[in-house]
Amino acid sequence: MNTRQRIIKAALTLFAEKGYSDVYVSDIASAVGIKAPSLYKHFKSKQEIFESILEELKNSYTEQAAMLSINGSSADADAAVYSEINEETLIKTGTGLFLYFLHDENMKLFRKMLTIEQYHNPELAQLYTKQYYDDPISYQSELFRLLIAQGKFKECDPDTLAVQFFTPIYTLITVCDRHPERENESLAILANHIRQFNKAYLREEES
Amino acid sequence: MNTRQRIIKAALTLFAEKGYSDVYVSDIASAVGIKAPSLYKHFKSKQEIFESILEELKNSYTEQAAMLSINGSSADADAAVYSEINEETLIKTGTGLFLYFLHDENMKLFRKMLTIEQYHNPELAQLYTKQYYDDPISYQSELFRLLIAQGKFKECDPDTLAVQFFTPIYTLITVCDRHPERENESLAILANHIRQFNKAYLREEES
DNA sequence: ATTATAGGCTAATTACGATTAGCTGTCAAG
DNA sequence: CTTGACAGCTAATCGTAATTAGCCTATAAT
Repeated sequence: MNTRQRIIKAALTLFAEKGYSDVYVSDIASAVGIKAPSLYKHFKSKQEIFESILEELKNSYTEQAAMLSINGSSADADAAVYSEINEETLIKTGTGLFLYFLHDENMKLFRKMLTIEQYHNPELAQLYTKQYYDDPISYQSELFRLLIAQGKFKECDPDTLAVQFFTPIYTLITVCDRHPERENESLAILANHIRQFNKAYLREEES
Repeated sequence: MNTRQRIIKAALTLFAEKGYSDVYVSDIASAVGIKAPSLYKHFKSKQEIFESILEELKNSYTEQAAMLSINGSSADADAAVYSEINEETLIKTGTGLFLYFLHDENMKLFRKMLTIEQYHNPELAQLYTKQYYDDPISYQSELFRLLIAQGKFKECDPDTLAVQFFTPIYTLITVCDRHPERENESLAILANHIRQFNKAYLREEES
């Protein structure tokens, strides 16, 4: 990894931990193993480091979202998959996704940084809401819409269903971000949530 | 209101907006209408201002929580009330509570400040989780436990139910904190959520 | 009336953090 | 070889924020 990349990574880690203003250029430098003035060979200011991180993360989010089809585009395909799936598999899938979002280094750091910096500027607030609310909700909503149309789920508003499915998951992730020791407890709640959600909204098979 | 109180209020407003480190003692002073050095007649440091705010807010939270019985202590009494209530009244109550938490000046500022500062020190993380997760969940859970025992709600795990009821509400509040212009949209989603939640879990009356 | 105190002010002081200047060694291209 | 760009360093510089020193006024208690 070249120095520029190492700087970005170190800075992200620090920003996610302490917030922009409490991280000194010299902290970033020493995390990389160089002196503060040398950073300026790679970036023209502290602010530029921050913006580069944002760029970087927006791109990697877009990639990963595409990969995991969190963007609404491929909910059709996914619906086909989910419609054949049973409750326990769903819990496994849900748990897997939960753990991925919770532990993936970039995801975690980005999330923490956005959390801390969300009121710093409106663009960050937008980004936060898009990533952790609008995008997931619209994907889930589309998915539920299809599953309802297929008769797999009970007749009801897919947006509401999406909110009810997703917000507990996201909230549990934020709890674990603050208290990693509560991960097991949270996983148990997650499993219960999915189980109970299915029981409430999944249509009984008539086969 | 005496100067000390005015300082606390001004500082809280600023901290909630920009975070501790980006608020200068002189900002606080000028918001109060005095000069920075004069602050030191009331507090011995910037840090002490922050701590006083925390004290103040913890107390007012405790009071208000007691008033609104967000602490588990009086769920029994509340269950009696809720058990006689119908869906539309429930939506009204839920909406009222939602709007109260969203708009009450102290609640809002405290929430924003804790959001921004939650990773600054472990005490704040604890406090955040307690106020915006553990306390409400345990109250709701107790309430649902009673309602289930009374046969008003379907037989299921009250903790899970509490999570499913509460997390959408809290998430919507945070969305509105970031984007006040989305309040109406959020209120609509809230109403749908409560309606659908009732449909899913409320037991049909056999009368 | 006198005086102590509270609370305000201006002018330091001190510390520290971002950035710039300018030097140096390395190494690849000519 | 030798030259220029790259990436590092040390030593300024510059700006600013927290805090302190020391002075002043009003007012309330003696």
